[in-house]
Amino acid sequence: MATVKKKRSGESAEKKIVEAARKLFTEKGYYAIKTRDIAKEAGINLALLNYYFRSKEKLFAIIMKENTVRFMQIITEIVDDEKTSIEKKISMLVTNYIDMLSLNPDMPLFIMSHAQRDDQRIRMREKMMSSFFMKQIQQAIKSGKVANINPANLMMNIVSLTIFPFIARHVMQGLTPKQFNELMEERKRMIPLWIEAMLKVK
Amino acid sequence: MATVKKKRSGESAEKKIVEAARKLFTEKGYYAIKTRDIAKEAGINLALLNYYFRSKEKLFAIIMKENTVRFMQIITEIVDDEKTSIEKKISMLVTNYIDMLSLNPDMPLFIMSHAQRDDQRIRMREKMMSSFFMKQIQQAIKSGKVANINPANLMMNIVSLTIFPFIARHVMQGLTPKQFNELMEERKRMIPLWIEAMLKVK
DNA sequence: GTCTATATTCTGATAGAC
DNA sequence: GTCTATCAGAATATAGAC
Repeated sequence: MATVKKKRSGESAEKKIVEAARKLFTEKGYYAIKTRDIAKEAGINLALLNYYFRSKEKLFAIIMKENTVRFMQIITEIVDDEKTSIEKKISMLVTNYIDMLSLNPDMPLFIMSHAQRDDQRIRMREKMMSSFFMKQIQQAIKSGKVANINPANLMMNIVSLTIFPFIARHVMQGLTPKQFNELMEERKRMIPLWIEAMLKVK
Repeated sequence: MATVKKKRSGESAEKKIVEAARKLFTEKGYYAIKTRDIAKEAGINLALLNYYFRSKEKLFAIIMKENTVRFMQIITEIVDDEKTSIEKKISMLVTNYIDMLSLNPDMPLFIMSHAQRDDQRIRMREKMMSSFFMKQIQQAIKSGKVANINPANLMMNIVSLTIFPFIARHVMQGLTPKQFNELMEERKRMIPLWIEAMLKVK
């Protein structure tokens, strides 16, 4: 038996720690979570956390990086494609975000809450505003195909309608998780249509 | 000189503490702020904070209450009025929120971040869904004046378009505060028009 | 009411045995 | 690699002088 890896009952300790950290940091944020919480959740000893990651700060940086990459990747993969139509891109942005966030519902609030203290700041606006997607929009405005909307506001609208519900989940009490999912499924269909309607407003 | 109050250079100590706590908690959240930070910001001694408020938790509860009341008040004052039209209500919600949040830009992220741990939970959804405003909408749908939109989604859209930009401020880097304000001024005008357009989408 | 000093608990991190 | 035990500093809260 040469390169056999690990036993059952859960991966390497290192991986278990990262998983626990991802879960807890993303749920509650950097300051609310103590290293002891992570160790307990991971089912390992507190000392081991420092053995592998040296400090809470460094472990957090890993999770922050993971989350921002996953969060930005959706935009990155879509907006700069030169062969996709405006309508298709909007529809893809909405669908891909809602699908991803349904699996990671705490991610947006995590991102927004930690954007200040983050080193390699997230560049959502920059990414979208300098994209080929924005060129397409400006072209469509010039040719009169859509109304003269401020591109920054268009971008803000797509993102707001898609992401905000996940951020506001906890103040939207009364919705069961099932109802919330149904609502988001409906929004996947409707948001592109609503955006389209906006693009006709003078 | 009978009921003369206090000296210049800043109110009572109690008030100064509350003001410092409001500023810091709202900006950075419960866990990120230490009682020492508040004492320092208020320009008073640490012991005095406990003398007046007994614990960090109790002081925080006051700020939480203040913020949620101010946040909900806008909705409360508008949606149940029986003499105001749908269009006017939407316009008032948008304008009043943007005006208030321009003065308290950190409030929405504070509310969303602390909604979980809050005792007397915020009831945004409940308030809006059971309001006279919703009756008006349902009436308008029935009479065919607007498309058959899911009322929960309509409410989500109004709130998303209005509030999300304040939450995402820090990931929307590159905007100066001045540019941000201009953007929000434009949104005050446009959001009601965009909502109106949505309400025609089948 | 306001302060200084201090008690107490919490928390991040390390030393050292296995 | 993993654990137990422990340290050092931070953070909340209180005692007691003024």
